Amino acid sequence: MAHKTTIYDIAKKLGITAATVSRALNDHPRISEATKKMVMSTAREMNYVPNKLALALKNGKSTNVGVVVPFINRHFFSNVIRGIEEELYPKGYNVIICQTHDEEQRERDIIQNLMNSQVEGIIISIARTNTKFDHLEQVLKKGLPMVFFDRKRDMEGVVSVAIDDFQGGYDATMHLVKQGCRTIAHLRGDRTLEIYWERFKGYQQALKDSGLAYREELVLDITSVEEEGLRAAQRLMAVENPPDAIFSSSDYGALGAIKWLVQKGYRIPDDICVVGFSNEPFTQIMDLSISSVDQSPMEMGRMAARVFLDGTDVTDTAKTQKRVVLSPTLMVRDSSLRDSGPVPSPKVD
Amino acid sequence: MAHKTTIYDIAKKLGITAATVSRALNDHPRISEATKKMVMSTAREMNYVPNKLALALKNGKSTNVGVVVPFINRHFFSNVIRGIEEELYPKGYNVIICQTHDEEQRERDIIQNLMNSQVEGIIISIARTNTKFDHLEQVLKKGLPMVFFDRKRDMEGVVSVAIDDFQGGYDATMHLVKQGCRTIAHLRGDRTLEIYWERFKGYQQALKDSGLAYREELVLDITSVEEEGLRAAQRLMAVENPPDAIFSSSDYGALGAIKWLVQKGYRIPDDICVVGFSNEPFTQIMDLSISSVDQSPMEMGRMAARVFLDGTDVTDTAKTQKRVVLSPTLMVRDSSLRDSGPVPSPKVD
DNA sequence: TTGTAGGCGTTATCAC
DNA sequence: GTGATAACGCCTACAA
Repeated sequence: MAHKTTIYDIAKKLGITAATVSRALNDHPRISEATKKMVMSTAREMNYVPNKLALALKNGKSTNVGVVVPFINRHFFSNVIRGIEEELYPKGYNVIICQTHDEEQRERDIIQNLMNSQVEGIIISIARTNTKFDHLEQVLKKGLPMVFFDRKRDMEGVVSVAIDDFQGGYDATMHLVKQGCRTIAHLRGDRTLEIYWERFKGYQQALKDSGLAYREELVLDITSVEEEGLRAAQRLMAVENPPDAIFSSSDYGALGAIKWLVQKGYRIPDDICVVGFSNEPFTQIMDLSISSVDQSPMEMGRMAARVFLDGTDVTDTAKTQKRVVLSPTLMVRDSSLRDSGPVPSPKVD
Repeated sequence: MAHKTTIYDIAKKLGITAATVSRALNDHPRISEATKKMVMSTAREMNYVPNKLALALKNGKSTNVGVVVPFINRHFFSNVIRGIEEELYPKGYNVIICQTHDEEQRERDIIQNLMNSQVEGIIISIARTNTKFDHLEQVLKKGLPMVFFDRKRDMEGVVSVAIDDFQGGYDATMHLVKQGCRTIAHLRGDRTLEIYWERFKGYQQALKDSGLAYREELVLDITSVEEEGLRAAQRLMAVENPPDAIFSSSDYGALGAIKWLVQKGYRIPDDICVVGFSNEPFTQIMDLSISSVDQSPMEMGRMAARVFLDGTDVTDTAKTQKRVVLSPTLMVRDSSLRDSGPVPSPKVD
């Protein structure tokens, strides 16, 4: 694996100085066209490749940005990453991705490693298990721009990008009300996570605004898996005065619920309407397609990247806004769309 | 954003030399425990973060690996990336991801950029539109290790990792034969891509081995979208002597076909069996779950990473094997599993 | 046990 | 227009 050619090699071959070569390569104004041509062509000949590392060391800037997520292969995160990459690549940045596996220790290691790597910034959805946050404070202390998305946290000098989960919960519930549902249950996600709590609050508010009673026994805590949605549906329908609609904080929960309901002979959406959350691909593919709240993950990624770029562009002034809130979009589908008249506001695909 | 502390800063504060600090930090054997402790603690105090860039420049190694895919957010690719990341991270490598959007020019730019960035290697699934490959030759000329996965190409000194598509096509078809199907159609993917061609050849071979006739009119070319599968099914069932099974080279094709068939009143799998390819998440979620060939993308990613690691470990000797072939796994589900007796070999989930 | 000096590949600042 | 030199942060012979 031969020696990598440097500007010195080119200089030597041409009987000039490395400095001149450097200038020629960078199209410096006061370099003769002749030498420029020479340098360019021999550079190509010798398979010259500029060394970004050297440049980075010199400038103290690496042109790398760290992106940290729990798992890369989740639909939501892979789309966010795509958005980030597509926004950053044209600006000359490379994206380094890391997975925390939702483990705090791993997140700490990763942050440390990214700082070592001299990334220009960190875009992160924090791990759910986090109890302490000093590693993130560290980042700020170093003057490294940081952006949160999805799993955010209030922190001085960090902009967060997320959808309005409250709004999502509110819209979903309101939609159910408009479909004529009067007894709406909720499958709630992990209460300690802000996003789930907000969805729940949105649900409550919608009930209130509609003059519907909030009944505790209609709110069940589940994790985001089919099996739990299934059991939850079973429990709900055994309640006295059972629900005629279910708003699930996750699509998998909705899926499980629907499967159980269908199997038991309930007609959807006539007997009972169901709405999920996240707009997972499968929701629109099902024979009975599932209504769901879209989080526009790619757009979220783009936005997070833009926030980062703005932060670096700006000449250190205006601390801009503290959080960017994206609006969720309710996708109305079979599982909650009753024939009785058209639905005006929400999107139907 | 204060000045980043270097070993010089630590040295000055302690009245010693940067060299000593460096050695202390690296736990050099002949450094007094006393100074080690001193250095360590003041390093922490001063929020010292070692600069990987400087190290990289010095050693000529960046500890970064480039991963290049068409789109990050495809189920298959995001899983491969996860596999790669999880194998490489513990070894101290960072993963830089780039998307080609399946465009040749973009791939060229990316490769160039990764070489500039002094990555230690490149793991890539090449763009489908590629007509020339000199940019990839360039990589090798630089002595940079490269590994292909999925979309491979024969090239001196490059190991490729992929599943045995021929086997996948063969297994799927054979399974259909065992279900009693006698007239098996095939929805073929882009013929210019090796993977699809191989699946097709496997299909042909299985027919041959089963003594079934190969009929050209039962092979339709489609792209991997629901709509095309739908139209294909329609055309196939209009043929004289229509098929009693369809092996689709993609899950979306299978999905479209199934939807059309169901709508037209065909019973699946009784009247007609369907098998897809890729094991997309939705295939097992459907009410009528879809049989499909699993490509174990995460395993593929891990394997590609391991191949890269082996290549760097080895002291430049043994050019090991030229390609790693992973076995596909047929997931038998509702869409092709007839009641008539148990199926021995393939996996049922 | 610790200090000195040179170099990794570039570019920026002076000179000429 | 081009050459020499220093500097980015770190490591590592070679000295002491």
